Amino acid sequence: MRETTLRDVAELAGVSPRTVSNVVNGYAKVTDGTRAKVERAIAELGYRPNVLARNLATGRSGQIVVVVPYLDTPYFAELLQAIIPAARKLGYNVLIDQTDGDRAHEEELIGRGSRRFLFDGMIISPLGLAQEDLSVRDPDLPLVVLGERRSDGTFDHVGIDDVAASTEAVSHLIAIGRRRIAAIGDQPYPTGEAAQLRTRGFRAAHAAAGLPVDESLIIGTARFNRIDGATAMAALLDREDPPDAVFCYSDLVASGAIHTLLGRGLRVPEDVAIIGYDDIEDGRYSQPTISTIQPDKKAIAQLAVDRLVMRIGSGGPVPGVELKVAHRLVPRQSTIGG
Amino acid sequence: MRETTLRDVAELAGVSPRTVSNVVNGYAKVTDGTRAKVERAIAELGYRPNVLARNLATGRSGQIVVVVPYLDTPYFAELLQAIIPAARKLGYNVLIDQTDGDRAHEEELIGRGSRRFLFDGMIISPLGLAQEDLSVRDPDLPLVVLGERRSDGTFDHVGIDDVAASTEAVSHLIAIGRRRIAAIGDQPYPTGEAAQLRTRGFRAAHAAAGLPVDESLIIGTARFNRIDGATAMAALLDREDPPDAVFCYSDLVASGAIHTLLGRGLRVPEDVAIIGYDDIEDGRYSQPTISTIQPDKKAIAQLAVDRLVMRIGSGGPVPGVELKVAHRLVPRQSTIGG
DNA sequence: ATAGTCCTTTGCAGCGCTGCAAACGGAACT
DNA sequence: AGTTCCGTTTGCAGCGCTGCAAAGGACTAT
Repeated sequence: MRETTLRDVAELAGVSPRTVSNVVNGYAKVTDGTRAKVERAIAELGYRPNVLARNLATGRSGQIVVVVPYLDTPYFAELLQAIIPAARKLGYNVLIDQTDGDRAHEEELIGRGSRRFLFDGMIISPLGLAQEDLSVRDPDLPLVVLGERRSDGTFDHVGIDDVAASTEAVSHLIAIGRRRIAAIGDQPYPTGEAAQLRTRGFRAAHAAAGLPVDESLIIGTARFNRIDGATAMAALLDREDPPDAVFCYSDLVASGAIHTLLGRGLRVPEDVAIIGYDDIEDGRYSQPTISTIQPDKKAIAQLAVDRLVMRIGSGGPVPGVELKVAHRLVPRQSTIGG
Repeated sequence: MRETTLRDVAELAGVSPRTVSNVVNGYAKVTDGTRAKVERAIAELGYRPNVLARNLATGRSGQIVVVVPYLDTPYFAELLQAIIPAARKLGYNVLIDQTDGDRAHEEELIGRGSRRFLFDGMIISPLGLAQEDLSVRDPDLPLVVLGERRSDGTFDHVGIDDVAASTEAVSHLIAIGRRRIAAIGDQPYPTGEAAQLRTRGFRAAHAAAGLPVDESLIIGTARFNRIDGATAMAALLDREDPPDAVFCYSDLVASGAIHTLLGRGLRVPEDVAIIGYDDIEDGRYSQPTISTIQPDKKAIAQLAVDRLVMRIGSGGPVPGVELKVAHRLVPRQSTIGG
């Protein structure tokens, strides 16, 4: 049986299809009488508007896409959890894409591919993509970038102040008396900008305390995963002068590092203090609980969606802005014990 | 500037729009000559097909929706991680929806709402929805259900054998010498079917070993979260006869339970052995690592997508089937120490 | 040379909706 | 009674593509 259409409803209600459309969309001035007639007909026929047709007619899809490197990384999962309802509230469906941090995949998404028609705008947390790459994108694509990539003025950027946050994290380690502090998670230019900002904070904290930085204690990792943290920590422990504290560039890295430490019979924080970044739920339950930098994820999500929807609505190009949301240091057992 | 259309390409290539369509879709017999001409024109104009228009014309959206209760629950995040590429490979985009376990929300999604046009089929992991509710759904919606809800014959169901898996988990606890075994995560009918199957396995393992079941050791929880596990474990420890092992209905519950145990200075597994369910990544890195039931998530994802796409393609109703995928017991430190 | 065959290409109509601007009808005013 | 005005309702065209079936062209068989 055929799906009922606007025309069917119009016929039953004795009005024009256009009027039915007006009622359905809550548009314009429709008298109570006609509205009632139409609504009765809609109910009787069980009519539901065909979104596909509407999309074609309006040229908009009512969808936004959120692109993250990995869906099963708790930080991104938690962020998405916040983005979806925020977008829904503004009438947008959320498409999700994961790129596995693959640069080509990210490029394809922001480029002018055929999928472009499926979404009205994009929120992306780039990983493989370097600053330059962002310019190859479809210039008509409303874009909001999360994380650490600076805006080039054509898109918005939402994130926390990574340098300040990292400085706080390391200063905290210094404050509790640690002097040989390592950093796990550094990454080279061009794609590792998030990492570089954190390394900068690492240095800044040392400078502020008048401490020298032992460059050999800055450990690079391919990613921010548990396994990277575990491996890097093992390498640090195999040295003859292991650190007494580690600033990990994500909570997952911290989790991996702790795993290695405890596995070797060392105590956290007594032997080595650990601080992470992101405040994922795991960190609040792991043993010990993980001190961390807590970004305001709800605010990031809300701000990103608001800005994106604004861009979509504006029609033309909108100057890009840098939006910083709040963060705070959350000391837990992995630094202060207890 | 207007987006270039099929017609523009046709004009430039000197063929009919229909032929361009054929080339774009890889359809039919198109001679190499015309194909070349058309492809040159496409490249020159930077043409990309308008998916919205195609959707309207074909009446299909090329999207499937995956509905999970919580996106930030690692189990679901890991499952989605597997579903997205599987669907993409078959030409489908994945829409994601989270319901917060809200029954009304789940009902709305499977009902005949207007969003129906946005997807060709649905994979749902129901939580609030009881068996009966599944019948209120849009009968034309191709549906695959994950988890524990049995098929009523109109949709497919993909999952592991929960009773068998739970039996194995508890038998493992018995095999390592535990006799006072608790269960955390039971839930009442009608929505707690997953939980009930696990409770059934709990009983079956006791029966097989000739052990009595202490009913007071079966603890109900509202959800399968860390906080539920932590709270329930605390209650168990406050009794005068605490258990020497706990079967947790999810790894998150296990994580919470361990958190409580260690917080009270108890040792895992020496004082209390813990086994979880789901094999989320956390469990492989927590301290101690968590013994668990490992469902073959890749297989679940692949099977679910394959069946769904088959259903979508079939046009008519397809008899529902029960599909069981493999699982295995993975003993780790939380039961066998080390 | 002519008819028949087969395969490529085409034209038409329409998917169901909305943008636009015109038509309509009633109320208010002269 | 006639005109103007204003707000509701309507008609038309078209978003860009595909399904269908027929047209066209090349080639083979008689």
